[in-house]
Amino acid sequence: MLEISRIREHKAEITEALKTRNLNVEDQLSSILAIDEKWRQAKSELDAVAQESNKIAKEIGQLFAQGKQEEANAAKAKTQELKESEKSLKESVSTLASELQTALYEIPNVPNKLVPSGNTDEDNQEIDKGGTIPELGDGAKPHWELANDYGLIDFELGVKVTGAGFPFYLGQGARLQRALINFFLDEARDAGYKEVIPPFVVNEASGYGTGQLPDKEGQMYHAQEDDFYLIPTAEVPLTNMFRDVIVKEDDFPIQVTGYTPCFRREAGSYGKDVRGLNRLHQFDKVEIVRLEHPSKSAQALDEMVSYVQGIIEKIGLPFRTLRLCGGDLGFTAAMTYDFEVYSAAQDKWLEVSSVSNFETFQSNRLKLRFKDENKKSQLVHTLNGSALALPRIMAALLENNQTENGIKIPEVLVPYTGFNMITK
RNA sequence: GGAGAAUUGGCAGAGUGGUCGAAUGCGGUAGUCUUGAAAACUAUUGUACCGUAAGGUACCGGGGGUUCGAAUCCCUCAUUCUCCGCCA
Repeated sequence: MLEISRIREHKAEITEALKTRNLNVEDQLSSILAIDEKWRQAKSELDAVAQESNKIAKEIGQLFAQGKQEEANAAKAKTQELKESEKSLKESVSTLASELQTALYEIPNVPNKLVPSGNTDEDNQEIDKGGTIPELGDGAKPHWELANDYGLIDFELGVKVTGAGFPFYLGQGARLQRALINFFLDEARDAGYKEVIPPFVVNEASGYGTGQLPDKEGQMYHAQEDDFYLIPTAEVPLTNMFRDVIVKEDDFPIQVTGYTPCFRREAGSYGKDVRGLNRLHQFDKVEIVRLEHPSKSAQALDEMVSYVQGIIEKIGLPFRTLRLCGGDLGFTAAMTYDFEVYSAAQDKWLEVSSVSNFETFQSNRLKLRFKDENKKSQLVHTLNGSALALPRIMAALLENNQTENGIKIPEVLVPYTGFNMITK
């Protein structure tokens, strides 16, 4: 959520910047400012009335203390009118405040200046690439066939027990999955992230805190009985750890990492996009979250990008790094880099990581602040990234490393898997 | 799941209808004293919003209510503790 003060002061710049998202928010911002103006007006009136009635209440108290019953009762009568206007002002203040809030929720984050304009993923900028795309022979199989042939993943069993998109990982498949989780967590820890195992289910306030609510309500599984949401990403609990917190400036950078399963309803997805491991309702991911001083967040984003690139290189997958264009940029992000790995048998680039700087967009909702050198509260910059999402890594590993004799495990993972080849 | 008790400022802990944004202690900050430190003493020390400012408003777990007036009374939700039940 954008800060209202920022809209008051920089309406033109915000309007201009949001054009990279192909949005013209000028009218929306004008109406927000109009509501804001009305709200402030009503708030001042309410405060004045409250002041008056506080004053009279105190006087009545004194009159009673002095035993002047009649005068006190006379004063009481005077308050009748005040009470009524106080009540109606209170109502309009809270109505206006929630109108303002609702309107603010509809404005996405202001893109960073580096974000290219554009409509679709076609317009994303490739800023880096690496690794070698393997030449697979004619008999090369997509990962869902390999998973079946080697008994690594059972999709049908998942359908029986739960539903589509909830696969079982079996034997060496399960061990490879666990190896990847441990490898990613160890790497993150070595890079200075504190390891956390968060709850996998969160309350409504947390959903709002990181911005999944209200925009993506339908994308989360909701346990109605207790009004809990299954997390779509570890970002939610890992960032909400810091909701309503005032951190110390000296503590920057604050870095946490966690492995969690992620649950997504993926309403509206279909066809070959959801084939095999490409898109699941439950998948594993290691997430990194960083809190930074506003002056350092740009550099922090770069560091996180090179960190993610580093681990992709270690497991030897061909990748490309994209800077998302305005049209593809998530609602809450000011800037995002996506990493895609090449899954050779599918002949497809698969997104395995998304690293973003949210600047103050999340911290404003979260009330996550720090005290600056003048002891004033300022909003913290929040960043996060996948490091990494497992299923598509698994898909690319299986496809790219298939040989006639089995599937080769990258060397860095062997200490974690305990085997260097997946065999029948 | 049932019964009971509790939830107050960074922490501990008073306060049961009126000069309470809240005693007191600890902690923090600044100063005095000291070669320096400790101790002692003095002062100061919550957050947010409105306002150029003066100042004002709100907040005593969350929400709602009673009242001229609520930390204090009522309802409701959450959390913690104790006992019972169940359980990996």
